[in-house]
Amino acid sequence: MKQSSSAQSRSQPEIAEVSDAPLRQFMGYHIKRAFNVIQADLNDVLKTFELRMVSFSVLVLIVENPGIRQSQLSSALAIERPNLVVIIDALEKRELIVRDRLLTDRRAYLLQATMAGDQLCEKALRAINTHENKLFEGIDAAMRSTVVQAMRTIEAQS
Amino acid sequence: MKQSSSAQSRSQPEIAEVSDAPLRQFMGYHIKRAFNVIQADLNDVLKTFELRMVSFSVLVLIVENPGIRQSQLSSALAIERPNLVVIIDALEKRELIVRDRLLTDRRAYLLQATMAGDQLCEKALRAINTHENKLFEGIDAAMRSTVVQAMRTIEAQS
DNA sequence: TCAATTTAGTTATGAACAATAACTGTTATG
DNA sequence: CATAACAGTTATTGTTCATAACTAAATTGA
Repeated sequence: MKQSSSAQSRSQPEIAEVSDAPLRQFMGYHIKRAFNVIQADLNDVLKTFELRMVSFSVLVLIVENPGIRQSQLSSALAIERPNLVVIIDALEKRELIVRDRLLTDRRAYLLQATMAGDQLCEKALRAINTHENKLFEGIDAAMRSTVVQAMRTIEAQS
Repeated sequence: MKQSSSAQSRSQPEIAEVSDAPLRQFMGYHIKRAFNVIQADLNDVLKTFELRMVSFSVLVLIVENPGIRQSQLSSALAIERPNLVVIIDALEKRELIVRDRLLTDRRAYLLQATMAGDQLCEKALRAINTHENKLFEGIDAAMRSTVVQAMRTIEAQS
């Protein structure tokens, strides 16, 4: 009783295998662990293009949505505006994108990819596709679509 | 052709709805967005217990694995040892866990939860369970088990 | 036996990332 | 026209994550 703060001082059994069973009951835990693996793989691929997850996402959205505003980008990707500025700056400095003044609202910029940005985006998309296919090769099409459906359901809960 | 860096300077069409279609092809993107929602919900629940995701995970593993070492914890949860120290310090200061010297190896500590730690862990586990059930109520049991199976497959790829 | 190496935990520190307040310039409102 | 709202920026802070270097203890092996 008294020695509860140093229980098992006689036997002191060591843990051979660490159990995370109580966390495994949570789908969120499984998702987090899987996402860690995905993210590591993704960052590895993107390093080739000198991009990180966020800057890649930003580039893709600019390529896909020519003329998008920074404020639209920040809300679409849930990046705070101030933090987006430095990302945009870096992409602009690398001449992957340009800021064009919007003539009808001189506060805003329209973002567009340059030809180089377009090409880099294309290459990165293909490379990621290849890596995702490898990473997910043990998961058949039916499962993948179930996973996507579940993720969309969760995402819609916010 | 020539004006590609300031294309559409006449019309400047605005983007009404931002499309993230090219990212939606990646399962990783769906998983990330879903996980953001899960994490926000989780942190909200854990705030009640003055815990964050990592400190909660650490507490659970100590409760489940009495006598676990810090090095085992850090590798189980992929937390760098130096960063784990401050987490352990905080839990110890709150008297949720104790550090006991391992008699046969005086370098190591055996970590154990106190009664208060045990109880807090129990409460937190129940609260999270409740919230997860709510968050995932649109996902039936079959889908959930498919998701978990897919996540484990991905996790195993590392 | 004992010097060299390894291990567990710690300290200090810096880099990367995220969040907030406050500013400039511009547009919208009443 | 004065006031408020908005887009983007700057400055700054806090949080999170990673690395190097340290202390103390245990292990290795000549």
